[in-house]
Amino acid sequence: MLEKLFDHGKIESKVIDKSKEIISKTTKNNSRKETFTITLPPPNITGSLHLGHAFTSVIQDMLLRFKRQHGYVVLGQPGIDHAGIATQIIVANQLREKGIHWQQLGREEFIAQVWKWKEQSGGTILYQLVRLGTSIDLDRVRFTMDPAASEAVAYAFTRLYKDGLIYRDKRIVNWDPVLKTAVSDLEVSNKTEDGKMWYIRYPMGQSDFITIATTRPETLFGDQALAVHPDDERFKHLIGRKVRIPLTDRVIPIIADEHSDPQKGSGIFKVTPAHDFADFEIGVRHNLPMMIIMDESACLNNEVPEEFRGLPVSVARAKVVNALEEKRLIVRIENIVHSVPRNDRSGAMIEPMVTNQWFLETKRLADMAIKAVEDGRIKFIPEQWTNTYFEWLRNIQPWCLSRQIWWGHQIPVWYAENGKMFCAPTEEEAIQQAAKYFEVSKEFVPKLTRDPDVLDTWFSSGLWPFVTLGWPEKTADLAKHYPTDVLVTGFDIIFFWVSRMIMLGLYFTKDVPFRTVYINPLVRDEKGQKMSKSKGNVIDPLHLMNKYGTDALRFTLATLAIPGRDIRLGESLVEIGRNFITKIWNAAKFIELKECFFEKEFDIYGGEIEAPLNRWIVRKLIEFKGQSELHINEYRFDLYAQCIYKFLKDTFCDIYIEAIKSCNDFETQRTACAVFLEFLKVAHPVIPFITEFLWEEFTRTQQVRGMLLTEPWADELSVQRGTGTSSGTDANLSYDATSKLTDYYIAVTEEIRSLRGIIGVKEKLDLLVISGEDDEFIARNTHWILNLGRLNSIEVVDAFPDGGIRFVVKNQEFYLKYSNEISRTVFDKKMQTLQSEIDRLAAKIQNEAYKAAKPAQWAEDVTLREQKEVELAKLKAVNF
RNA sequence: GGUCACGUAGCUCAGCGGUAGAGCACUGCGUUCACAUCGCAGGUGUCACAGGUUCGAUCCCUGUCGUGACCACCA
Repeated sequence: MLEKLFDHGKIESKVIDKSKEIISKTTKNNSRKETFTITLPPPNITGSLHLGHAFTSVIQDMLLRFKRQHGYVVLGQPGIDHAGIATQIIVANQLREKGIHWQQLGREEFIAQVWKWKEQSGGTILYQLVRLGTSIDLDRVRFTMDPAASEAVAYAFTRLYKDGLIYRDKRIVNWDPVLKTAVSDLEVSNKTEDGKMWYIRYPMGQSDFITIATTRPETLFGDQALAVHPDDERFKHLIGRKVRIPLTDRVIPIIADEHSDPQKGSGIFKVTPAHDFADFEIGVRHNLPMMIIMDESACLNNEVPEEFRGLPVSVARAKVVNALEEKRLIVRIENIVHSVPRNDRSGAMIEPMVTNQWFLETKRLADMAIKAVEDGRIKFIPEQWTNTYFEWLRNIQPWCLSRQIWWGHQIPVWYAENGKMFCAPTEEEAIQQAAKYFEVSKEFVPKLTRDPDVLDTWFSSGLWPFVTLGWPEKTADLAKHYPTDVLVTGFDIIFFWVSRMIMLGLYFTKDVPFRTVYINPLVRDEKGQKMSKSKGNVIDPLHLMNKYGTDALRFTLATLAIPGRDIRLGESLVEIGRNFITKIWNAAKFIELKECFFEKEFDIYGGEIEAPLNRWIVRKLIEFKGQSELHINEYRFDLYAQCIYKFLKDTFCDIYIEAIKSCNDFETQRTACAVFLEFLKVAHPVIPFITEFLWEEFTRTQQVRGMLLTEPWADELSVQRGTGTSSGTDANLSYDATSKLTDYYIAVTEEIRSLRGIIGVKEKLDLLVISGEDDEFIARNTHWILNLGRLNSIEVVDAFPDGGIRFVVKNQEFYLKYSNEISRTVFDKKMQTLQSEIDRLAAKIQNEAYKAAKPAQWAEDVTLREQKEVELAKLKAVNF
């Protein structure tokens, strides 16, 4: 006996335990050729499950389960990411709470601490994903820092270096003076803040001044030029003259550069090549010196006058402004709002600074990546994201690969004392290279020092789809599962990750890393705010799973998976999901109560079912299956979920179950159960727990069945067709005259119910039908028509008596016995609606152009109008 | 400044060349033996605005307004 309520807490872990082995078996199973592979975006080891993960995982899992049920060799490749900077920050903070500064520990000990912490927390998030039902193979979990991955990263770096794509260069980068590392421009956000604009006079000649505007007066010590626009008539005469930097004796030229905007500031601006991105470019164009005036903590260095040395930027700024004011070199100060770059992770103010870093030349890789999407080898869903992707790749900058932190893949480059670099996947090989270079045997190679920098986390992530399959070895897995099929992720990492995987994938494997990129919507809170810890509006998926059940959460997320739109999720939506799960439970209880057992010999698709109602529900089932398949294949998980909802509630419960309440025959019992089990199959990808549980409950006695997890959807019909898909339009096999009549009489009962509602009848009524072609059908199907129409009896007569309620469905008239006075307004309203419909149709039909353009549709409209006119005429004829 | 979305019932959102749908909310009825985490019935709309294409536009095109996101810039 099923319990009164579905207790998700009781069964979820059991289902997970039972599934484990099968999930990994289907991956290893070699009997089938077609594979379906998803590389899961590896969550950070620092992370715990949030709704974004949950959403992405559910979408991936629906695909995995769907494909697994369809016989593919399915691999959901799990992994976790070492998340360089993010993790280093967290562990450093933990150490600080113990009163230890991470740098005191020394590199080796610090890394040991991180590993320790990784062992503690690394598994949590995967466990949470499994709780969410994600059918990943836990035997195959990979970590971006595990030995094989590290080797692959070193190999990849070395190859790119050899091919001349990786180089070391002094370029301007975003420098985080707190973490003391370069960071990617993708990790820097511009935040709007209040600031000031200082108009400063630069002395020119004996008594002249040039006024420039700046928000960063303290950088003037690094100035190498003032710039005006070459076409700016006001200042043309100044080009080539020299000015003196205030507070110093340094003299710099006035140059002409297109970058200068005559409208902005004073029309003249200072050029500080080592500390501003635009100025850096100008500096390169005009071959200006790159004078670095700060140290790694953004304190002014020895290049500046003594009194300013060692001061942090903000202090130096005030002091410079003071000094300038004393010398009356400040013309005016404006309060402005401007944007200031900050590191997303640390919150630190970013200093653009010229430093020595490793770069990857990306132009060629970007071109390859653009082409792969242009020619359709990779498809974005929704397609609009290709624009974002293209735009970024077309304006791509060299990728700064190096980070001055400790946690990550150390750059595989060793230096000799004379500065000679040896890039090799291992130290051993670097020594060999050095031996060759120095023309000595290995033992006599002078001491080599490894580059202390580590690689940007996204470098290893960029190799992930093939590294997880064993690359650079030519493994069987790689041959079998690569390219992978679908990548599911959020739009926020198209630049960080998606494009890098495509670039590096094409470069190293000569093939795309995946064929489809499904960009899932961003989860926001009920008010449309981005969820974030600082706002305190984060909803914990574990809380939702505990309270409403994992299936409820999954179903709700699926209904919200609308392409191209952010979703707003509040608890109330999950409640709706839970209610639907309860509905399924209750349907199951009815099936059980009705003693509808499953029997494997009973074939609902075989065409042997006789009762019209049973044939009808099977036809609906086939349509439902076809629709569901279609929606999943088109990544419309929202429509797929809707389909499930509608079929179960509107079709199966509201009509079929209601109708069969009076049936206790063998065929109906078997059909009801079989159809319900078929429904469970189709719903399984989105709600795996309740479906698996009920599947077992109903098939237990038959022994032969395995888990629903691997139960194929394919039925006789689709097997016959050889397509594996059953589409709704092709379901004629059980759609015949009887089914049409069934549809019709269901419509009649709906009309009766509607009338009952409007009039407010409580008791059951008696229906009269004029004798005709349907007499036999009515006789055979009276039982369920009575149920659905809330009727007492149906009587076939030759003519209707006076009074009562008459109504028309299509061309046929019906009569309900009813002696009380009824309000005519109900019928007036019906007649009005009919009349306006007829008028509209009439206008359409008269349209000759319409008739010519769409003759079939036009003919349908003609028929429809005739029907409506009959209905109206009959209503008019009723005497009240 | 550039790009891309979005504007449909009170709310959240589907739909998309033949004048509209769901869920929630709301109203009425109902505890008839699957279901009150419920059932039955019901109402609800200048489909942001203005032009254009079309026999016909909520749907396609252009523009306007509004909202949001991303990128760039910010002397």
